[in-house]
Amino acid sequence: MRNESLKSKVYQSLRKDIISGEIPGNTRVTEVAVARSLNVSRTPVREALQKLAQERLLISIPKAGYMVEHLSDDDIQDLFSTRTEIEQIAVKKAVRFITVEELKAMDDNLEQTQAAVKQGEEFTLTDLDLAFHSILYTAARSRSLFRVCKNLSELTLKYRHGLNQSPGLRNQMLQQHIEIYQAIISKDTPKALDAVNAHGEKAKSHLQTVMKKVRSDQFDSERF
Amino acid sequence: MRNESLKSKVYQSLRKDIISGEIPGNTRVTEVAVARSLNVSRTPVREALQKLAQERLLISIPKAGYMVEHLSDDDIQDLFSTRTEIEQIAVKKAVRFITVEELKAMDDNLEQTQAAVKQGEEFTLTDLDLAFHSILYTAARSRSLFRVCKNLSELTLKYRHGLNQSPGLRNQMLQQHIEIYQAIISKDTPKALDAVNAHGEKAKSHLQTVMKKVRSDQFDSERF
DNA sequence: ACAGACTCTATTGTATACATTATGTATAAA
DNA sequence: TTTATACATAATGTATACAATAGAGTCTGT
Repeated sequence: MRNESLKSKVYQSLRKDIISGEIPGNTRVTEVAVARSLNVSRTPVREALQKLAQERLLISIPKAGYMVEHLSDDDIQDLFSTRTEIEQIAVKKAVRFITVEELKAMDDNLEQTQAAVKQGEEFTLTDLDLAFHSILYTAARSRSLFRVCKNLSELTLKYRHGLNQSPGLRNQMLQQHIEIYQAIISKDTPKALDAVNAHGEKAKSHLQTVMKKVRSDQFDSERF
Repeated sequence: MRNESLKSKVYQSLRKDIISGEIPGNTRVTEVAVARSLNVSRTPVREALQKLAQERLLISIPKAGYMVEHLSDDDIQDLFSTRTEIEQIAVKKAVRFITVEELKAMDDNLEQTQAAVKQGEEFTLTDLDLAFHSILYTAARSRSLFRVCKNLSELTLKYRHGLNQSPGLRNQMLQQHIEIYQAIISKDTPKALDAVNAHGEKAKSHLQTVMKKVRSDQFDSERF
């Protein structure tokens, strides 16, 4: 970390705050404000902001600064759908091309996940989830597809808070990963497709209920 | 254009030169060199280079500058495959959701393409091709999928020179677009999938012969 | 002749000053 | 009261000076 550029540090810091929701959607972000708060000059901040904008975590308003992206409920659902659809392409390839090392890595990941589920380590679980899918993307043996999948996967990060909250959901995620793993290891493409689809659909439906809840809470608080 | 930032101008200029092959792959690019050649300061150049690097047209070598990306033959094939596979997802959706306006736009595009094919306007043809696919992406009614498709489409740009060279190929492209259009308008999803796939496969196989030819030419020239 | 350290140079990284522009506000004219 | 103009302000856009660093080449001591 010590050998990292300021630009990179600023980028990491902002990215973390945006993804975690610490900086809420539609917040305005200016170069000087960030520069002051992190005690660096505008230059590295500028470059970090531009990078975040290109990743769509920020929206650039020409000649007027940046705003934290905030997707509509529909766009969030759309994002998760697209991710699942493209992940199905990846899993098809993974069934054909996965190596024994990668299967082993998945197995290890599932074990770690099981442990984390028991202990309710929400933060670790997100990482393990990312890692599991990443193994799948790698196993597809397609650089361009890997990039696409990785991008989509990271974009969903911001909107999956609380997805690992309840013990029930945690367990469900683990079970679904196991299903995907088993379908791949038994080279059962249709089953693998179904498993990936079920995984995505579950996330979507859960998100939908969460979003509805948030809306009604907002409504309640606005009434008083 | 007058009301455009220098950063944007530098970006456009470099992008054009890289995509057209005027700056060949593996060429080293430095901030100062570009800044001098375009008579601007390093700042806008820096930002343009970073953007191009994020789009993978340049490769950033930490603390040492940039190089023009040059994909291997395999990676190029992979890129085109992925593009086709994801475009199939888009065409499936397009069959369901396309509007009459979009169908009209496709029809217009095909007419213009026909004219351009007859006159052999290679440059215009590339634009029309991009536009045709872009209509398809829009018709899929999915923002996130649109972005993915658009990105992949732009990445292929660099590697499709000469794809519209011969009259035969030009005509083939037109015919394939017509097939896609007809499949969509008749809501025939399997036919649409086939048409998109055939379109992609054709491009790939043509590229492969071109790449082989280039390699043997290089070999010949190296012998003397 | 070779190893090691030293310096020189080319390049990116960072800070900062100045330029430009968009927006809001206040003031004056209609 | 409304509108237009001008000015103030706050933000990004651009240029430039200085810092840090990696790499090449050179010099020197053994």
